[in-house]
Amino acid sequence: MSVTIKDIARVSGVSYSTVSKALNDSSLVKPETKRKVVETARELGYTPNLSAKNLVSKKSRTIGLVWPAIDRVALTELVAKINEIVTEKNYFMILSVNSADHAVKMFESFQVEGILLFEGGIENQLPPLFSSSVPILTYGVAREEHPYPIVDVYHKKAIRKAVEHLVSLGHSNIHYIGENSHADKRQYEKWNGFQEAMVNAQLAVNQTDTNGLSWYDGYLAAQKVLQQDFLPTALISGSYDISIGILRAAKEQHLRIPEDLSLVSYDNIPQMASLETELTSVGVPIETLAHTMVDSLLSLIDSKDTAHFTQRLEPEIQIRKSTSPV
Amino acid sequence: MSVTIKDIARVSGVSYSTVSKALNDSSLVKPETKRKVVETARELGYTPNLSAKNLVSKKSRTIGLVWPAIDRVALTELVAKINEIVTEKNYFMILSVNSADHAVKMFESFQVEGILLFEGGIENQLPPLFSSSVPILTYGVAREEHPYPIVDVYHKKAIRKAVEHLVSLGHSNIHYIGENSHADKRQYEKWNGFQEAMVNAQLAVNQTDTNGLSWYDGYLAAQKVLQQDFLPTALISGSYDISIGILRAAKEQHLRIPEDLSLVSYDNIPQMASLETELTSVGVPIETLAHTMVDSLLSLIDSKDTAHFTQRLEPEIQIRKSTSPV
DNA sequence: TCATAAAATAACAACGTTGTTATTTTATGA
DNA sequence: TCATAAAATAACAACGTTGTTATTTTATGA
Repeated sequence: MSVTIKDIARVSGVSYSTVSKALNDSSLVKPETKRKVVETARELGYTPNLSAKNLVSKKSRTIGLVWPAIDRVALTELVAKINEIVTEKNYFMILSVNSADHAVKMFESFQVEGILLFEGGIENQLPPLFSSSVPILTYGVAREEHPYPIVDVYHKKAIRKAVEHLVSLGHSNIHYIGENSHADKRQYEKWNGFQEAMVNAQLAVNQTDTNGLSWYDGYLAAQKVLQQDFLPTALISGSYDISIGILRAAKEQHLRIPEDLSLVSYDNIPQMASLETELTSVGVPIETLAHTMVDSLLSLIDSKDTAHFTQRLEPEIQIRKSTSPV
Repeated sequence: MSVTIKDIARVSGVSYSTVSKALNDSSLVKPETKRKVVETARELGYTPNLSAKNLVSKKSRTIGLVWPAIDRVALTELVAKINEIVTEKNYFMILSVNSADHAVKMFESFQVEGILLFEGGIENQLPPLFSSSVPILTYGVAREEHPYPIVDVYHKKAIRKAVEHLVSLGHSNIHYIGENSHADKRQYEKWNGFQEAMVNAQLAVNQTDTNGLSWYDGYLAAQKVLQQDFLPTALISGSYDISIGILRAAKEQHLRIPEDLSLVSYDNIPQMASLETELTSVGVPIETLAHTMVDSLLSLIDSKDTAHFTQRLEPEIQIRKSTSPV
């Protein structure tokens, strides 16, 4: 059926083991032979059989990414970025949109060398402990009982930075719009982080639950908040998508940003700068995040070091045009 | 390292070939032995090695999906749906967000049995002719020179249905908002289909190019259109995302839908019904589309029938609450 | 020119499965 | 009880690679 190294061997008149070495650019084969073999491989349209390769080398150079929810702009960005980096490092990435356990099982059959797991799908609070020998790195929230190495973006600190920035501009009536979900630890951290930061600044805590993460959820929540008699002077939003909704709601109420209302958005992604109003945002830059995740996973793979470790990435604030003094 | 059938054989005291048969529920092995083997497999936490399986059986039961642009709500929906169906049919699906040629090469190495290719990325008008033996099915626009079997959703007819619906309601000043891209054949078909339908109805053709497919592109285009002196009485939108932008722009101009302005959106997806204003929409229902794509690809795989064929799916109109008589 | 070392190539085993063929065990019935 | 058929199990080859060991070819220098 398809071309194998044996076909190449026959055509170029060497043994298949020499073909294998030639194609892997081994120093054991004469440059001239190498050239000849590579050439006929090209002519015959050879594609290496990864199954055979994996079988013998026990290396697949493939990582799997479990993506339970394929929406949310920021996550989509992150996935694209990760894919880019992984490719750069000469690995393959395959992606599953199935539930975590289904995906992990499938990935194991594919002999992936490592798995990236995004926490916070619908079904599971804690990612189930798979009896897996493949290193799994989660993108989630650090905590005691967590079974896997985590990359945590330190949501609380990000929100704290947002609060501090607004306080430094003289704001005291600050309102948080985001999801208050116990199932999704990442959202929960932001929600809680806001409370802590406000209490710490000795300010009243006001927050509204969006009951979801789409821009429309943000829009509805913002409508409610902005129709109150006593308006906040600043908002903090739980995500890019939610901010989009807030922007629309504000526009409808003829509130100018930042003149009438300051806004700090969670999610440090480039898109923040290309909105109608460029948004001040907090969070770990998506580039940093993607690089850390890939690098950590690859070193987990190399070292076979299963030791449970937690990495907390430092969030940054990007001051743009949506915040101003009261 | 990981558990193989030889380990199971050793523990359960039978030969590994018997283990293989037992795990595949072959009638050649005694029920009792089967039970025993399956049990120890479970105990040892056996995961079959797909690489080995693929190598010997030359079947991977895996299809690859090339997804050049990971945005657009409707496409995201489609991918999720396809994944669901594929899983149902006991296949695996792997996904690549790389460019078509990179992805196809990778998929071939993975020994996928078929590839689904979404046309209309940035780089390529015509999907390149890969010298591939793997069946490739594209989701795109039917045309002469196309090298692969196509599933075409008959965009022109969909837009025509939208026009006819609006005309039947007495509208004559109808404006199309969508992308006019020669690179993306799908968008191009809609754009052109509108012209044809309007000429056919002997009405003036008015359309605005969004220069993009995000909701924000739609928003900006709609703003322009709705700030003219002489407003259209109805709009047709090129996609779900664009419609979202139109809705926002209309709200800002205090135009009520459908009282002041009727709107028909392309993309027949469930989300249309869960918007603030439930949108009348045209297009092939996403369920139909996903089923057709998967079924066609699987039959391509089975029959090894490389014959070039084109399938045009019948678009439907779903009348909801965004259209009314003038 | 010919032994010897070095370089190049070939042969072989192995990875974890499946499917076919060979062997062993069990059931059958006179 | 024992030949024979049927059922169950075991042995083996193969898939397409890689890495190790064995063999062949080429280069070296007295």
